[in-house]
Amino acid sequence: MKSEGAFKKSLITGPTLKDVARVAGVSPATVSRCLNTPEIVRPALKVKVEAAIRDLHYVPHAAARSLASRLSRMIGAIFPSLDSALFGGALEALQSEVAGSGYTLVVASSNYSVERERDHVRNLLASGIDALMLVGAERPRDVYQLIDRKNIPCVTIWVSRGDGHHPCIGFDNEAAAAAVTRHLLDMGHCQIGVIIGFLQNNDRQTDRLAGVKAALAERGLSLSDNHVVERPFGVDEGREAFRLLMSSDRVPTAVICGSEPFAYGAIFESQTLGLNVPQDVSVTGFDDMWLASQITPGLTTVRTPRRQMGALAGRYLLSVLAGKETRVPRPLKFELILRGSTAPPRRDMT
Amino acid sequence: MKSEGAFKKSLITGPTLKDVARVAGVSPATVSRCLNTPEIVRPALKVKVEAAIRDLHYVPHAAARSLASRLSRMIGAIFPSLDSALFGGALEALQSEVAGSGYTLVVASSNYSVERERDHVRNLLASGIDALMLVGAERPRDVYQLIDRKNIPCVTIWVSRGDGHHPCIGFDNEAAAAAVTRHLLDMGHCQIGVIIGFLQNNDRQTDRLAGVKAALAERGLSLSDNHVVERPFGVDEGREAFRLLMSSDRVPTAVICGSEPFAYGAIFESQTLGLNVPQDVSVTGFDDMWLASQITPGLTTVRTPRRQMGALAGRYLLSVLAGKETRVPRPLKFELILRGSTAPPRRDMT
DNA sequence: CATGATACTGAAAGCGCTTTCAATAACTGA
DNA sequence: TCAGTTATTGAAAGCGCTTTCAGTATCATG
Repeated sequence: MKSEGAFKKSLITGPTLKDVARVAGVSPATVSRCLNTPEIVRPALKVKVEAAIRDLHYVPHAAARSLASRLSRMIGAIFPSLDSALFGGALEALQSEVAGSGYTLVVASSNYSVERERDHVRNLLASGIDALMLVGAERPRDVYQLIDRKNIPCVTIWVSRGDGHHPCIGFDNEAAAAAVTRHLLDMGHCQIGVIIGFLQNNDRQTDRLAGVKAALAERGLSLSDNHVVERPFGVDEGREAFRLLMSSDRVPTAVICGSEPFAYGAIFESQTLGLNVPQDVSVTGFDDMWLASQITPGLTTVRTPRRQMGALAGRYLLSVLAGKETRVPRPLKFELILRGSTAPPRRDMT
Repeated sequence: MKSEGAFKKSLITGPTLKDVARVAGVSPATVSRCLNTPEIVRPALKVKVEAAIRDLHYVPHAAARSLASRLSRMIGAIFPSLDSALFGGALEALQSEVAGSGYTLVVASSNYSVERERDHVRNLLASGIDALMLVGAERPRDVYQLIDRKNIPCVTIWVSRGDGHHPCIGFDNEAAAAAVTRHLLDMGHCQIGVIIGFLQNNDRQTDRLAGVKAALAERGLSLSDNHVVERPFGVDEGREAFRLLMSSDRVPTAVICGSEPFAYGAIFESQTLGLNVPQDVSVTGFDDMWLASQITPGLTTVRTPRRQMGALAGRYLLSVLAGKETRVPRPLKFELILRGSTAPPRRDMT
């Protein structure tokens, strides 16, 4: 910490790379190399530079680096929502993965709105992100065009069929829903109700509904329109949808929920209605969030690899950014978790 | 699905401000002014420039802007956790507030670890954030020094007493806990157990415990050590802590939880133990998350202004960044929500 | 109509870093 | 020992934008 005049500008901005170079007695280029490719700097110099960096509390100026190197070292991620716990694990995992590697994670939430998502994509691209993560693969073509024009790696999660152009890291929503449905069919249910989120622009929900229909079709069954209730995500919406289903002309003996809050709502509402789960009606969830195992009865549901998707998406993007040949992992496994909320239908109802 | 390291240096950089200037027939300076201070550009020119921007699909280069203007237009936020729903609402609100104003939100999660928080602060500062939001005010002095050295606005949320140097936007945790405690005392409880999160480096939990003790002290009561169980946050931890409390020598007639998952755990565990809430034991939560009103019995708890804290923190920081004289709002209101999980103690236990 | 004030505009100098490119230093084998 | 390599280093040219500064056009006055 010598000559004061040297930092007259630095008093506000902090020391620059040039200052470090002067203190260490080397050229700015060498300092830069110590930061970026330390292996090509002679150890003797490296030590001096590192000492100078420490002494000066030097912190590289990210914007300047970014401008000079054409790399922002930022990765963007847009989630449909941040205030349910649904995507929290994935976000947390993604963030750990990314933070460990000198990249910075920029997060946005689209509130399940295509328009807001598009805005965020635009903003993130403008702020120079080097890579992008999105949830789900189905979205207007122009959003993908924005991304492609920038030519940055982009990965979609939560689905296993991508849009054909961008890699995806997720599980097979259709197969998972089909597995749940088969479980119910195997128990003898044949009147099945479905509570599902809005299908438009949501391939996860769309695929899940398709999975239910496919499994039913395998047994020659089908889903009547009034047994499918489409609602915004939420527990109260689940309650209301459940009430609706239980008052339809052919009362279902089992209710499949495309999202777990619906299932919680259904189970809570069954108590209000004086119905017994699973004796009077079976209920299934989707995701196996923490409440599923705590609630009474325990919720039969599908455990989805939420953290894993976040972690792998991060690892994938970092790997591509590092210039490594990278392949997307095959679809991730889900797991059918059987608990007390499902049972064979009562005799008199079959 | 191309990878092959093509992204390493794909210089399809898009049009620059210079290009826009050429197309519009003006100088680069004018284009820049159209972007930053449009009010000082003659309308005739502005129209030409805007047309050129549209035609070329011009997107300003954030890093270059940032380098030249010394403003990154990024705001950092570090939450203790992202995978519970606790901070989700605040994050969501903060993010909306920030996104609407041309700023970008950079999010990190510290996992309730001081060290991880320090690392993130360092990283965020290095990436040039213009402002910072933190949860809680209590942290090692050196972390604040890092921030102050950069001289950027920094706000803490979730608490009402700051560290004295940085503004805080939150509610009075101590008063809230005291309110809960008084509610129980008023009902006649005098053996009270507490399940609380780790106190070290967590002023929210510390204040809440202090609030309980203060309210007890008002009535000349005190909390015996074995009636305070300190655990990591979580439902299962709540179950275990509850079991412990209910097997202590003087069984509490009411259990105050410093975090809502503890309370859920307590209520679930009471069912396992064959205890009746609230007849055998009252339970209170803290936060009023969605499950509090759905569970049976409904959870008596404190409703905390979570989204509001996020929104106000965002608004505050933006306002300071805009150079406006800004005052921090006074402590926010919490609300005691009475539901079925609390009742007077049974006669034979008083 | 001259005059100073006012409103815009463009030229040019960086912002702090990376990255050629040429130069030097340090080796190698003959 | 010397040419031929190879490993390091420093000088200098930007990266794309903002911003000062000086200049020109416009305008309201006397």
